[in-house]
Amino acid sequence: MDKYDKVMDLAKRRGFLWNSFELYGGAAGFFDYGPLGCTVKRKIENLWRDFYVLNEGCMEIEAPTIGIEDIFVASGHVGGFSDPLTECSGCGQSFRADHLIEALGIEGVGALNTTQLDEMIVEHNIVCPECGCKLGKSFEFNLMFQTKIGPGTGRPGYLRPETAQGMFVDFQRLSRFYREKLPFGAVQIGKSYRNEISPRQGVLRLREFTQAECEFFVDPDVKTHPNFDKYKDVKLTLYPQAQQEDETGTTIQKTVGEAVADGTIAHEFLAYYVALTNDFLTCAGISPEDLRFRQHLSDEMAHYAVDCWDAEIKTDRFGWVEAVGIADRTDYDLTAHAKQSKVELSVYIEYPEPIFETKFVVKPDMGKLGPLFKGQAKAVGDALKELSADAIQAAGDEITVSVNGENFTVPKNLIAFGEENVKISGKTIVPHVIEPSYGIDRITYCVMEHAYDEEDLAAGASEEDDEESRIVMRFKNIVAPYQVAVHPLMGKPELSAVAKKLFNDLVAAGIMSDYDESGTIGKRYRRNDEIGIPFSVTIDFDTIEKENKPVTIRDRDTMKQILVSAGDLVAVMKGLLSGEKRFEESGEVISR
RNA sequence: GCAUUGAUGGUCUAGUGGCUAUGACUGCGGCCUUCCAAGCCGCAAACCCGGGUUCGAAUCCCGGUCGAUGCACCA
Repeated sequence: MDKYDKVMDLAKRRGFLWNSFELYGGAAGFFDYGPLGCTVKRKIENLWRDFYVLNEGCMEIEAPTIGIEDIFVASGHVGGFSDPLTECSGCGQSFRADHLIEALGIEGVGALNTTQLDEMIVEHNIVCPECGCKLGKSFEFNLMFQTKIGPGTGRPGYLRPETAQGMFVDFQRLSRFYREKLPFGAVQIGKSYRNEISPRQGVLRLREFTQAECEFFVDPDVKTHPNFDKYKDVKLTLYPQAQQEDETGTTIQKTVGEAVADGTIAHEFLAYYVALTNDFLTCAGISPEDLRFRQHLSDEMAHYAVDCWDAEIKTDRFGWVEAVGIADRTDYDLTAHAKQSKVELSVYIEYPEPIFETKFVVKPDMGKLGPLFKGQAKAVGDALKELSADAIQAAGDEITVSVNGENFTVPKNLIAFGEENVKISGKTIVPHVIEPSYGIDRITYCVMEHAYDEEDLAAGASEEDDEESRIVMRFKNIVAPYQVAVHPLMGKPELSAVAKKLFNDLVAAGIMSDYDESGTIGKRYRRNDEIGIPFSVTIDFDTIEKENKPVTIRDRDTMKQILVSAGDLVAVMKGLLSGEKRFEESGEVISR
């Protein structure tokens, strides 16, 4: 049983992750988050909001998960996503069916469906180019889930394959919201859908999954980051192209500042979010030694991207798993949507000081050209404006321009021209997009795997053969599903009453707590460890008998115990959970 | 999508044509118990789905679903 099996076993037993639709036999590529898993996931999402919404100031939006066809035509998801594949019966390699036929010089293959393609393959006796075996039936694969909007034949719609398009489509509104000042960013946390051919690896490859994406719109000429100093000296584990291409495959350690200075990372803006991602993932509980940032190789990078870094997390079974992608998408998306929608998606940037340029300008006297050329006057005027200084100087008393194949001769004295000092107070640009994109399900699984621990315990005084071990989920306090468990030492009514009161106090203070009085205290502690509750509070007879009402707080990771007065419990718990106070300093350390 | 392989209570598992389908852990109800799982009594809970062969199928055959692995795919 490897770690994946152990984590998934625990996840299933204790209510973190369940296969969806199990009652009816299930379906591949879908998972339910149970009560504890859902809580952990929400907490990770909220931590992400702390980073991006609270600290980075990127406001959250919510766009529909269904998109109309235009969006995905513009984004390229509709066109590029419907490829017919055929597979060799011998070696198992897949090929583009249409490409095999086209290779014979046959035209118009693109319009054929798979049945027709199969007929062509048989007719032309096409075999596997690798091994010469027979080819299987061809099939379409398109990762988009399609649906219909409205009744009848309806209008085609698609479940979004990424949340990003929502931010691009709302660009103009967002730009106005941010008072048309770059850089600005918006985020979205939500479900995306890809009809994966073969979902595997549990929650790492889902057909419906949760993304947290941030889209920053920046001035293409200003890719420095205003808060770069915050992360400048942070050391990162980087795996750049050069290291991937040499045989050793070693990662390098470098500060963010160094990586930008020596060109390892393309620019500050990208580097800043690589560092922020490092910060976020470690805060969520990813072990720093199992985290690296891998640069996309030039051939795997989308053709429009300038530079792209993935946060990869090491897992026991699957090795390095891509959990976050941080890309400079340039102006690709906005330009594509502008073209598709025929609406200009740009921002006007005013220079700090207007720039004056000397330019050669042509000013036709439209008052005279009007009566002369009537309906063609405007076109003639425009043609004149296009003329270069040389062309005008070289001409004699008359200038001839051609408009729509017709020549017009204009007396030169109807045209004013010359050098002119032009004031340029700004520029209109299509912003570039910097996109940090997080796979929340993958992160949640990796947080669970990294939290999972089996600890061997000394098997008591006797030399019993079975060594005792306990399973502990060492969640960080901020992602743990419950923060505190409250127990009466045993199920006596007088103890229960006090325990329930303290439980209510904790809940009233906003602390997510669990109450449990079943079985022995030791068993309950083990249960708490297994679902990763950081602290357990136990009420015993001292609590009701002694003057200062001591309760015991047990620390999950060390199993150490301290005594605190019941009246101080809420305050002490808050200090412990926020990390402001150390465990041993929060009460009287005891051993039993 | 193809190939290989598997599927028995919540979990792990025994059973391989023939009783009311093992056992353990977990869970629940008691008893006992003054701080780290396995003390006692009791209870609950399963043969992946569909078809076929057979007097009789959890068991054999075929198809499907789901899981694992390999190939391919992962914009």
